[in-house]
Amino acid sequence: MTIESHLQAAISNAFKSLFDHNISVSDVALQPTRKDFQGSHTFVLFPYLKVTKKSPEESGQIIGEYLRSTSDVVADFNVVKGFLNLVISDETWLQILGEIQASESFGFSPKNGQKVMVEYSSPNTNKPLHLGHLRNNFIGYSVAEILKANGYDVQKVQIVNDRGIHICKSMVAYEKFGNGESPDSADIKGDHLIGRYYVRFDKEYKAEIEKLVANGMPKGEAEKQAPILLKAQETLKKWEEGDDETVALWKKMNGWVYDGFNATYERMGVDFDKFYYESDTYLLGKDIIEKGLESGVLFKNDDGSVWIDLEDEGLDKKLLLRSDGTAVYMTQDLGTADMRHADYPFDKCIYVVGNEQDYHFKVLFLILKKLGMDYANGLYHLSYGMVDLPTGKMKSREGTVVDADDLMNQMVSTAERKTKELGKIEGFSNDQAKELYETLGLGALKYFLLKVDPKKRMLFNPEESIEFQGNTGPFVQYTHARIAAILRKANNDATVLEIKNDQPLHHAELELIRLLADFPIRVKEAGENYSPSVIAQYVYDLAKEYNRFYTEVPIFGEDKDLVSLRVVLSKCVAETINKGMGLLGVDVPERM
RNA sequence: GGCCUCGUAGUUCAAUGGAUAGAAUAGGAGUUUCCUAAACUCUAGAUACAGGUUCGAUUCCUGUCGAGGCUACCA
Repeated sequence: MTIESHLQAAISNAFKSLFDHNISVSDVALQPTRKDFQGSHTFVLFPYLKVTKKSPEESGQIIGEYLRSTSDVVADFNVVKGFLNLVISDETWLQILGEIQASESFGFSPKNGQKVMVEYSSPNTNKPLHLGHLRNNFIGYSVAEILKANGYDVQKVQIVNDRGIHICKSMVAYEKFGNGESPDSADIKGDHLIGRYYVRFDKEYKAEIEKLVANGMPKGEAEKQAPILLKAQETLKKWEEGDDETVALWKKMNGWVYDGFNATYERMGVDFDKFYYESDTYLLGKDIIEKGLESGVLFKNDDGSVWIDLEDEGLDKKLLLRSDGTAVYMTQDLGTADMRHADYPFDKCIYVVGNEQDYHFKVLFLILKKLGMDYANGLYHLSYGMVDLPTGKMKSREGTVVDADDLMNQMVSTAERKTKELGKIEGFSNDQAKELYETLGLGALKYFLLKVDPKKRMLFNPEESIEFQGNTGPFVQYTHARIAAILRKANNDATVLEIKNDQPLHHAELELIRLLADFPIRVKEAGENYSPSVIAQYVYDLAKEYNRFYTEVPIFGEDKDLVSLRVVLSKCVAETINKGMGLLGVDVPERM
């Protein structure tokens, strides 16, 4: 039983016996006590003054007295204005610490039998991953891990955008300028190689337009008539017809890209249980449209195109099938949702996709609901904001896109430089040192991108992101390494909790234990708010408090019981940091 | 034009409707005979504006201003 649930029950009882008033246990709202006041949990009295029919101070006194005399958990209390601050007994704190110490799965929930599908990443196969993908991938991965920790069965999936005109553009440019080049022969990652040809296409396309315009063609016309574009469109058509040569080239080039992506994913530490490909799904959804027409949810225009009217919902009309009968993006997403639910009958499905698609998903979910799909209420768009640069938005045309691989390299080499400057790697082998730089560089990057509320757009300053002080990944990692050192020196000989109950706890210790007691991971489900930033803030608070504790309290050479308490506390903090960072996909080193 | 997000210290971020709006960085002043100083302590500094609801508003509502996104028979 947690402290919180105990207090909730006790307060509910207090209202019953003192005021003959029923408050359901879960309605008792507690909040952490502000630092300046004594206590750890605070009960706000204002909402209940009508029940108590007394002043806030008086109500607090009465309830506080009742709790102190009837509950073993509450040792003391004070009332400040309308706030009842509760002081938890040392015995309770020690018991909590004992439970944390004894429990392998502390903070994690047992299986709840629910299935969640998390879709994230979902790149195009015509260029390498960039900074925006990093935010997407880290959020998607963390959310999946947090859900697992909360007892869900999770399947991580992505849908690869492996077809379409943009892919054909790279293909055309490669055929024209490639000379049989391959990632091996060019000594470059496959995704970067293809990205080059995509850029090359654009360059050529622009040159051709210019030429046509110079010859007197209007600009709009030239943009449609440029030979290389026509060639790309032809390639798309051939691909759709299943032309052997075209499909073979498409397969070869996409294969290179996948090799490149896989290397990047592996370095990022993210993974997937299943890949979906648009080349398999782009024709899906038409049967759903049929059903929608039959049931009258959708309607057909005179020209044969199919629409849904969402004006009742404050939205507009949306096209679902072109007049020539071909599918659009929305059609495909309808079909994909259906297929996925058949593959993996999820209770919830979370789409980690940028907020520029808010409208799309709003409409998608609404359509599925209107079509009566039973899973539609479990769909959720985890919308995240763009990553801005100090120079403004990332724009591929202006070459201001930050490449994911380049950025990771830069982070790791900065970690290396700073570590060497500080002379921190004495006694490390080469391999160990390299591993450390990797852990630090990527830890800094992941933490930096995850600590911000996903829904907000954020600013990424390449220089400031490689920061090792303050609210950063390396700060937390460093704390973990220091704790590990203490435990090594203590030879783990104090693994059993041996604390005398009459030994009053130090303020810093209490603060740490309070944080530990809060550890159980909770997904905020009320507002469907899946937030790695909460975990990040949590482990940072814990690490910061530990560092304060560390300077305030000399650990060794004192009373033996206190030594063991502090070692146990250190172990618990270390483990909690480990688990918390694990949920974010950030490693914590034993030494650094 | 319509719809959706977002406006908090110089800067980057916090704050289930609750107390004196927290951190971090940058600025100023300190701390190391001892367990990892990538640390710690002190100091100064902010809710875009105007109304409303409430015992109480950064949070909810309305309007103004500002930033971004969406508004394709593209994906």
